[in-house]
Amino acid sequence: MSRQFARDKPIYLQVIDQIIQEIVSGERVLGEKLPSVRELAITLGVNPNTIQRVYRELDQRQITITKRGQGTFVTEDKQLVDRMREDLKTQYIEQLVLDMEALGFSKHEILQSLKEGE
Amino acid sequence: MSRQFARDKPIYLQVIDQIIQEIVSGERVLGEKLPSVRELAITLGVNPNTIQRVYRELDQRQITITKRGQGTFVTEDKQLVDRMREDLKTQYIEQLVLDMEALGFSKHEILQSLKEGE
Amino acid sequence: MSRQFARDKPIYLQVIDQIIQEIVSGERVLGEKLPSVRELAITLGVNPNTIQRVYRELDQRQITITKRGQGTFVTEDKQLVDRMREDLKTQYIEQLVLDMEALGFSKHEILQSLKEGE
Amino acid sequence: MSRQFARDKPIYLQVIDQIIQEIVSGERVLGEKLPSVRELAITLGVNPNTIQRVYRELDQRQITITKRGQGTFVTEDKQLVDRMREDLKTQYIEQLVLDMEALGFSKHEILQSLKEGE
DNA sequence: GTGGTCTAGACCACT
DNA sequence: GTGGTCTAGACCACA
Repeated sequence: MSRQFARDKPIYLQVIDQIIQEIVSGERVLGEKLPSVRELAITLGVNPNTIQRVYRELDQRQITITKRGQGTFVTEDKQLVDRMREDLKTQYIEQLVLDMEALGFSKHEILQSLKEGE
Repeated sequence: MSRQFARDKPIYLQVIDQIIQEIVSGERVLGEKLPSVRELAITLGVNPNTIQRVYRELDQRQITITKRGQGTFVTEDKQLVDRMREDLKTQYIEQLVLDMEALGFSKHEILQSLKEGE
Repeated sequence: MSRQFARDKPIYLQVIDQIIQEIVSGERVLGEKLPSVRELAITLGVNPNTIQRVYRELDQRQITITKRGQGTFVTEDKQLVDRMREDLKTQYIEQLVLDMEALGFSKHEILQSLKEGE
Repeated sequence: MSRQFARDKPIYLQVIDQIIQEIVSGERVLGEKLPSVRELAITLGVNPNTIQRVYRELDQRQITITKRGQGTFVTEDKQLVDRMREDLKTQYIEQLVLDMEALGFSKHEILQSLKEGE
């Protein structure tokens, strides 16, 4: 978990998205302990306050649970994770369709391109 | 052509993408005169320097041609536009596949969702 | 709006509660502009970041709406405010009953004391 | 006597309040021996210094008496306990009335809500 | 060790 | 002017 940051989006949002992606894809399992605030801050080369905010917002969305003095853990709620997975899928695909239609492509053409394998 | 700007991307890039989209989709035809720098700057509520930069970059990519004293015009090169259209299509679709696979979706699932009418 | 802070509760929570109280009681009307971050920070003798957090959390609860470059405004949603008023009432009263019963007072005694006017 | 601690109030104050509550409610009788500092510290999972401070403050308020080598005992002064009970009652109720009036509720509404039983 | 709060101050984007 | 993000670093409470 080390990367460069795109400069056109707040870091804390990028980290949030990244962690959600890791949870949804199964790279991080239910109940797993996430790195400590300080640790992740160092890994990502970012200020601890920024990670603090990441975990706070994830907590607010109930994607993680933070226990004082112990750390931050991935939720145990499988339904929630499944729902996030579906929502992300829908979201990505709707966005693609919108973008492609703005370029004048029909849905049929989209399907065609996908099947052709690129 | 008036819109709100996403807060996390340089404005000039957003305008470039928008103009390309309009050309590729056919909203703007080959050889068409684009708004003047000053005019577009006002329309978009943006600094004229920003639009200068937009046209400069579009010119560099040969998507537009700027004629001193006359204005900026969409290229006459139909092949170029067609190629851009194909490139954008490929690019969007590849990005989708990457994003979806990062979430653990198979290509089959993607096709399924698209067919179901997202 | 100037006060001393109790030391046993985070400042940002105290300010949040205070603003909610002012909205619910009608001291602040729907749609009213709240003081700017910097202004309120000075008034309360607190760091702007602390107020920043206050407004962010109020925004998340949809109690306020923040418009970049303009300021933070009380929601226009009367139903939301009414609901908050009822929730706070219930909450305060339930807490009182719990506290009093822990001290061994009956509900009848509570009512008695209230009527007697202290 | 084991519990979780609210995060926004010094622990020693929470423990003081809890012990007073137990005395006032009659859970602890006049003259009763309280747990030793060490014992209570372990029970509550708290530093012994914290309990030291609790007993010191209770002694100062004459709610307890600490006898060297013997331990800490609840006062024998029934009047004192009765007075505390009344004071706490008054205090709680006055606070409720203040809070509710700050929200714009009339005393009548308070009584109404209480009777309705919530 | 863990997270939680707060300050001071910088830099950016938007109006 | 407005709010939004980020850093550096301090101090506290909890385990």
